[in-house]
Amino acid sequence: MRRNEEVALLLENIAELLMLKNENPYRIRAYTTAAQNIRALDVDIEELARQGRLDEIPGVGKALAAKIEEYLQTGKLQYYEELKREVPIQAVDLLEVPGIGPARAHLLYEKLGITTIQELLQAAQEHKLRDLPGFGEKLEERIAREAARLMQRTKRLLLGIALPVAEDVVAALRGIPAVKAIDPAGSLRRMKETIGDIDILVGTDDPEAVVDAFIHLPIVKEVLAVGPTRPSILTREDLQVDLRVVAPDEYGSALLYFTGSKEHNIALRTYVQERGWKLSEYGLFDENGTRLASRTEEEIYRLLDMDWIPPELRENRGEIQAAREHRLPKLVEQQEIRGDLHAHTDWSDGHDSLERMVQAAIARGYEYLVISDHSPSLTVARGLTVERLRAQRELIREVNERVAPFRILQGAEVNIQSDGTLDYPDEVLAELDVVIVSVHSAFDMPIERMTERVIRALANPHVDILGHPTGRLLNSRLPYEIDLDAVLDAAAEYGVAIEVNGQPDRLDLPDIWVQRAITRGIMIACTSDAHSTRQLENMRWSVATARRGWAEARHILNTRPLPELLDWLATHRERSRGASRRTP
DNA sequence: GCCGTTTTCGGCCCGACTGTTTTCAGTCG
Ligand SMILES: Nc1nc2c(ncn2[C@H]2C[C@H](O)[C@@H](COP(=O)(O)OP(=O)(O)OP(=O)(O)O)O2)c(=O)[nH]1
Ligand SMILES: [Mg+2]
Ligand SMILES: [Mg+2]
Ligand SMILES: [Zn+2]
Repeated sequence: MRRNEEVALLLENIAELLMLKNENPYRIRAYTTAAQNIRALDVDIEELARQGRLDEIPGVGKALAAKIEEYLQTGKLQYYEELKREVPIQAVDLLEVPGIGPARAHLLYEKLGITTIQELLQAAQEHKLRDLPGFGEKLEERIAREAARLMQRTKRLLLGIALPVAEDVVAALRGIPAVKAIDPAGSLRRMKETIGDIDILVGTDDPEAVVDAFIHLPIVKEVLAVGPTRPSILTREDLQVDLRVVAPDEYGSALLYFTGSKEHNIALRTYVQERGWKLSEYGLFDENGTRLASRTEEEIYRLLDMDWIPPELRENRGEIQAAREHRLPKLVEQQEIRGDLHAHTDWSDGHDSLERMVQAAIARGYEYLVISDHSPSLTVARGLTVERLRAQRELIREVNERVAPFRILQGAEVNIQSDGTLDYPDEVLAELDVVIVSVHSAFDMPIERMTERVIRALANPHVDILGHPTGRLLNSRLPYEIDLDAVLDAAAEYGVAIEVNGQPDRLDLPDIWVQRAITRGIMIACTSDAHSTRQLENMRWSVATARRGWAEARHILNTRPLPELLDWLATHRERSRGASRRTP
């Protein structure tokens, strides 16, 4: 699956260039849907190409199959090269400006040669836009405003930042009598790893009261809009929060619409259309326009002979058909998590003492906690020498006596060295209850070497869990170059579990890879990677990511009670396919 | 550009807002 993402990006780039050409929107959508389907595909696109089966991918027909084949074989696509010569690719930035879509972006670079936000702002300030067909004074002013705003802040928010803010707003408004129902919606409700904007839905018979309360919340720094249906504010942390206000009897259909994703909405509405009915944010309607349902999501899905679809699955990745066939997964829930498998203390780079971490874990209702401080080569994190590691074990033994039946397990987050060896000798690894291995150095190496490096680490028979397998840091560091597909194969072979690290800027393994991992029978370890007691709450983001990967409790290692976890730790390497091939 | 036993051509989700509009294109969620 090495090149699936690459092909998806290629098709998305073409779609953007076609937008700039102001091409037929359906043709553009064909490229973007094909790209999304290829990204989520659970088979290797090169394999499909070799077998001449590319057109079996949904959204890929003769024309796209030929283009993909050319690209995979030659590393280039003639059509794309021509487009790039024809259209200034950097002008795609213009499409980011609210108020500018394909038609206006096309006019801007065609008539005025504008290709950057900077140039756009300048042209607007010099009043060069108002004379373009379809433009005018007001639009020019708006574009100047939006362009200036965009030059400051464009990044998407981390889920772990945005959702708590949204929940504060929700909690504050829930106390108002006029508010009959309220939920975070959009990508927040779907628990997507990053969030474009904070969308909240309210059901009420008294919109004025709700809007009034909303714009007077203590977190409000600035009121951006005060309409009765779509008020909007800026918080003190400069986060924009949009409220959407609807009548209570339309709450379900509005929530369904506003939760999305767009792709889920389109697919669902297309299915409804094929039945001769209609679905919108106002409800589900039959062929006579009679409203069949609108109050709850459950009613709407039920009338479509579907099970209710958890928001995390609403990405048009097969959930609609699964709901129809009543084979949706029973997604893992946070209360099913019985312990944390990855946490740090002040013995390395954590902020809190081991005892405090343990008390916090107990307070969360856990049965066990894996203490996994860093290994010696990570000097910036004060990695533990073998002596300190053994001293920590003594402490754990003592504390365990006091906190029984709660159980502290000693683990370590062991650095995978650049040659794939591990940062503690085997006899030390053998003394640990849990060995997590992860890459923390020498990120910049050829994909083949990085892949071999990690697989070599997994081959070590003491290894239990592979930590943050892509190394990405959302909004700041790309994943390192690695053939994750091969790594998953190795993990499956050796019986190694894979972590879904819950740090808000990691969420690593990413959601679509979780699905690929569990399909291979790999166990998932949901972890907080907490560096303080508070960060044990990161478990929430880990579980959310696992849910987006269609994971059930049985796929998650730490839904097991302590005895079963211990049993797994003792036997998983022996039972693995790779065990027979291991040298003694 | 894709798709289909109602269609191999003509659809492709649906609704709302804005402003430049003289009847609606463009954009957005
Ligand atoms: N039916 C329909 N619904 C849409 C469309 N665009 C957006 N929506 C719905 C589904 C989205 O989840 C919801 C909110 O729109 P957003 O643009 O905020 O998208 P979303 O929150 O999913 O992602 P984001 O993280 O904000 O980029 O509105 C559309 O073209 N058609
Ligand atoms: Mg929004
Ligand atoms: Mg949104
Ligand atoms: Zn860690």
